[in-house]
Amino acid sequence: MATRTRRSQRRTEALSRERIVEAAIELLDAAGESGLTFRALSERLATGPGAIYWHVENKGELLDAVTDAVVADAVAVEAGGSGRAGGAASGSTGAGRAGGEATGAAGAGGAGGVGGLSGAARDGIQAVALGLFDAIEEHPWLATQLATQLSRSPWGTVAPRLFESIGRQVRALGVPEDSWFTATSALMHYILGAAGQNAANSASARALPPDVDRDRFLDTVSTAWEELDPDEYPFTRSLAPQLRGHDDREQFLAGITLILAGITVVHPPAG
Amino acid sequence: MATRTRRSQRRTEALSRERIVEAAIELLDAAGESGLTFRALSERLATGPGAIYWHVENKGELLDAVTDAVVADAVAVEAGGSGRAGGAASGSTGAGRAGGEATGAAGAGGAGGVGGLSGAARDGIQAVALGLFDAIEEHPWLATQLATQLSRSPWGTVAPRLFESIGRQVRALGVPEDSWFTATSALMHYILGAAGQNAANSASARALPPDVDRDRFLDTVSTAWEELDPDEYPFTRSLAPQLRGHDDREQFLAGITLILAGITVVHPPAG
DNA sequence: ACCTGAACACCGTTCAAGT
DNA sequence: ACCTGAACACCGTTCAAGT
Repeated sequence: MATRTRRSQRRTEALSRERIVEAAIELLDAAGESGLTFRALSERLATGPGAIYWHVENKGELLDAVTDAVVADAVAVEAGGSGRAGGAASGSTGAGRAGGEATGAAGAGGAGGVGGLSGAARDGIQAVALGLFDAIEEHPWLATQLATQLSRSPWGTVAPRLFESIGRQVRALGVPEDSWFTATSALMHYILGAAGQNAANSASARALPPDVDRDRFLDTVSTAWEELDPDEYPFTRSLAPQLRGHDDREQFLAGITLILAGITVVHPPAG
Repeated sequence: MATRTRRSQRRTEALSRERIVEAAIELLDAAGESGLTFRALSERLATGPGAIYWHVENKGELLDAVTDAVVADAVAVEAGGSGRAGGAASGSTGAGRAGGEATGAAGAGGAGGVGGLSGAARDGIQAVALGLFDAIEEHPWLATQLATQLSRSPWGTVAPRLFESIGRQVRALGVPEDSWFTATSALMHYILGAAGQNAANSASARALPPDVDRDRFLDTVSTAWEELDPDEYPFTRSLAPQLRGHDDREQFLAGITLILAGITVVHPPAG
């Protein structure tokens, strides 16, 4: 299911569920959630709105299919460290400041020498996590969509996909079997929450006037925090300086490091 | 802002932003996101749709206000262990099997005797976390709404509110100052992700035919996992048994324990 | 089997008109 | 200052009719 990103058909090829999903992703990437309309979709596919209903039950099911396709692609990075696979027919918005591939990696290796961790499994978890992080950054609508779908049907197709790819790495970590569920859930929830929030930052930054770049955006938020009511928000205010010049990706990985450390402490590897 | 849950006015009292938000919450609780309509809202408030626009910019702003109100209320539990505050004008669906107030608390105290943790701060974090957990369980639409709003404006009013109440507890934990941001973010993201997902479970269970109770629901999901493709989902399949008879609340707290352990290991208390 | 496109019910939002 | 309610533009979805 992964990759296969060609795109040369347009009106010749017959309509298909796959083409519809592909076009839907393009619309979402280009114009956000409100940009996905059955009319816009059918125009792009050079057909009538009714035709789409032959291949897709309704808008909800279409969104589910779209979400599943993007997640499947993101998770297909699987083994290996860097080098992303395909990108599920997107195109538009590049990965932003795509420079350092997890350089520094938030003090990986574990501050304090937390023992017993398989380094490969640790890398595996980071790879999966960054795969999702990047997918959400590339498709900002994915964060909300993921929440919506996991909310609506936790037993759907997306949850097992995420669970499987994260869980395999947890198992490889040497965590005892009766803790697999807890450890995997914790990682999954953190990844979804953090990736969603962080992607939001880039999306917002991107939405600002072009001459206002990312640093300026963080400056703005930081300033907003500094202007909060001192009585109600003393803690948040005190953190405003740390917000300036913080790196999303590094922060994200630091959180993963935290959870991995917790896992190995609370559920020490059996070996 | 918290509590004040009276409700006796209906058509006599003048329209106000507060009454609109209150009515919106009732509609959302009763009929989900699709139930909140400017027409339904104005009917409930015995007025015309246009009147609402005098007090509220548009639907997005209304949803923001609604989300903020519920979160403010949930977070206002603040100190103290149990005993919830008000419940932000909801009414409908009770808290489900509201029996044990965090009994057992997922082996609190820390398996293996993780040192240095202030017990009070630990309880404080659990209280905040459970406050949000319960709020989302009571208002299932909140999960999606939270994701949407944090996505749209991470510098909005909700993020600082969560950050502040979680962060204060992190500080009380004795974590060194330069790790406050990382630790607070990790907790916040986990809480949002996990609470959302778990609330989804109860919501789904509630939506099933009334004679099908929660255990039966978990059975269904568990069975679905057992029927996944053995080649693609070996790990998830192997976890199906653990899913049967697992307790959302306990699982949620176990995750928090994990992260707290990670925090104290990676960022040991200064004292 | 698959596609067309007009039609329906419904929604967010606006705005001239009222008090 | 605040409310009314008809009107507008747009949306998801349906369905008789075509090929």
